[in-house]
Amino acid sequence: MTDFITTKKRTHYCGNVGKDDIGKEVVLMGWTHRRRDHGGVIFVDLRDREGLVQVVFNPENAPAAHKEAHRIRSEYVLAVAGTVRRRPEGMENPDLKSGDIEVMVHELDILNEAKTPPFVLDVEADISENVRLKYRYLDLRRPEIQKNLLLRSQVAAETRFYFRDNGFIEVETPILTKSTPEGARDYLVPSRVNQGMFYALPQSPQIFKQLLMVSGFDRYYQIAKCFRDEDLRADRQPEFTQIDLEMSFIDENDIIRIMEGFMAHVWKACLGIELTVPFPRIPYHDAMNRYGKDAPDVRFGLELRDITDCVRNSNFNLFQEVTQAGGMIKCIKVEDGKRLSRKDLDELRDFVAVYGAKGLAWARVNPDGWTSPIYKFLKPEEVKGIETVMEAKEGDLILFCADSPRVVHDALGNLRLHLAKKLGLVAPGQFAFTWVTEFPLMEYSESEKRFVSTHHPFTSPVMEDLPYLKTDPGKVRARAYDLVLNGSEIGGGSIRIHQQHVQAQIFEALGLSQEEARTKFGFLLDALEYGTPPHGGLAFGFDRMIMLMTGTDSIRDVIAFPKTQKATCLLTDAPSTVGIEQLMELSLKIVQ
RNA sequence: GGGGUCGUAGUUAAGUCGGUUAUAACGCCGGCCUGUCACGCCGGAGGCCGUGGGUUCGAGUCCCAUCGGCCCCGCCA
Repeated sequence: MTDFITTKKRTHYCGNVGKDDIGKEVVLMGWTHRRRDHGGVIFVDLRDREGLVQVVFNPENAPAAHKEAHRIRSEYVLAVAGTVRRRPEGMENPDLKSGDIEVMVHELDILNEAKTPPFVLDVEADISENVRLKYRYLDLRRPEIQKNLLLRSQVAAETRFYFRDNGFIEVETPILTKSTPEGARDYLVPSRVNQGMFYALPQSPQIFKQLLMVSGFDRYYQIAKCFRDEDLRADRQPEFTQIDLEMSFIDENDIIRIMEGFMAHVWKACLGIELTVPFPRIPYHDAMNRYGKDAPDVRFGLELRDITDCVRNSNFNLFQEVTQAGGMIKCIKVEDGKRLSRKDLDELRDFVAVYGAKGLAWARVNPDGWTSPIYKFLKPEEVKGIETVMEAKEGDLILFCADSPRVVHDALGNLRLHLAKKLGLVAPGQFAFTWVTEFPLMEYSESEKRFVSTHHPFTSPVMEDLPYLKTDPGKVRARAYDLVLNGSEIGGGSIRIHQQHVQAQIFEALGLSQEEARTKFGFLLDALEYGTPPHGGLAFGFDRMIMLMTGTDSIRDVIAFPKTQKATCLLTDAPSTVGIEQLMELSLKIVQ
């Protein structure tokens, strides 16, 4: 009995035994999903990564195995040898893939016992996340998480096939690298050999992939781990995975075409879905104006419309103040507005307050005027003007936000998504891809009192906009593009600067002195002078892509061992303190 | 850094206005049961009410602090 596993080899995965195997002798190994002891016959649902199969212990057929089967408990690890047979008439289980058959066991080996798990694995119960993460190895046994990680593996494999077939070379770039103070906080790693000095973990392989273009690899890709020491969100982890790529001697359209092919390939191969390419493109400014976001969800309407011009000379104080201060008034129209009660409107007002909106005016359109707190302040022609812009008809509800463009877009852009969810406007199973183009190259940062790169400082400007660099930097467009899926940015990239003199101008516009530029990116500036081809690329958020493909709303459901919101690991208890010896070796001291 | 929310048996939850022995379901343990599949029936065990302090004759319940999970704002080139 003890050498069962050396004398008999597994013949099938549990989940793959089927009608074709009827009459066959099989050897299965797996976990006890559930045991049903009827006093005589004992049923066990045996589980492995492919699924479940019912195995039967009958006291008459195999007395020894049946006797041993009394010991079996949840999650015990079993090896069984038996015969596949069709289930007796009327005993089929249509809910089970293998429900037409069962395995009559004649030999059982309990390979290992198991403590009672802290939560049941077979019911879709809402187990609290701290328990799930502490026992992540058990949580990962649950079929739905296994399914997510299986898809993740398939997408990674198809990614490699696609890029290989399109002439890309996979190159690994360093994990221990140089701190780049622009952008997100770095994770730092102290150097023992070089006391007092630190490596940084990469936020992305950006500079290395550009250097690989200088080296002439022409087409590079990598499935790369990246690290950012910033606060977490439902869709953000401190370490995450990017599909990173770069190409030489190309322009925007070449990259977009290759990427559309990539998406189409992955969706077809992994989900069996034919995507329609090319994807629609929308300029950044249109996206902001119509959706309030640079990553528009185009699966539903509720678009923002600007009514500032209708009320520019209004007697209504609020509108006057906002327009005079250079702000704007935008609206969203909800058809069949009675779906939203007065209480709902209060809730929506609280919702937009989070984004800095000081209020959310509303109007219900009736045949004889509006029901609205602001109706009495508006002239008839203003009401008419707003109705025309909004294409409002009886029964519609109009929601107003008046503030600076930033606040209006932030508030209404998020309100739009909130309403879509609340009103159930998004049918599941849709995949709406959009390219967002013509991003501004740089934006003014109030906190830093200077212009900062919208993407990163190596993004090429649109050459005809270059003269604005000195006069009106915010007006310069970037040769950058984001790929948006269902309102989530899943990829972003650009054509890079390949000429040293252009790069120098950009650094200057960003307020970076020549010395600073040299210290931070000197090696890149040097490289640009040794024959850099025109090049560009893109990086996909791999985890987010899998989230959207699986339909989960937590990134933790597509990562095997994720961190909590405080960036800790409940399984391993990382991060943790280290001994004084380790600190001394690094000549580090904890101050605090 | 800030806002919100949750924390009661192994798990998921209930617990009224502060009141006597803290409930339920599932799970677990024991018994019975030869066709179930979330098997069934009978019985049983199981509690630092997150932690610390306070108010009170009395705290799961009220107050303060603190720890932890989740969601959001800031942050994330």
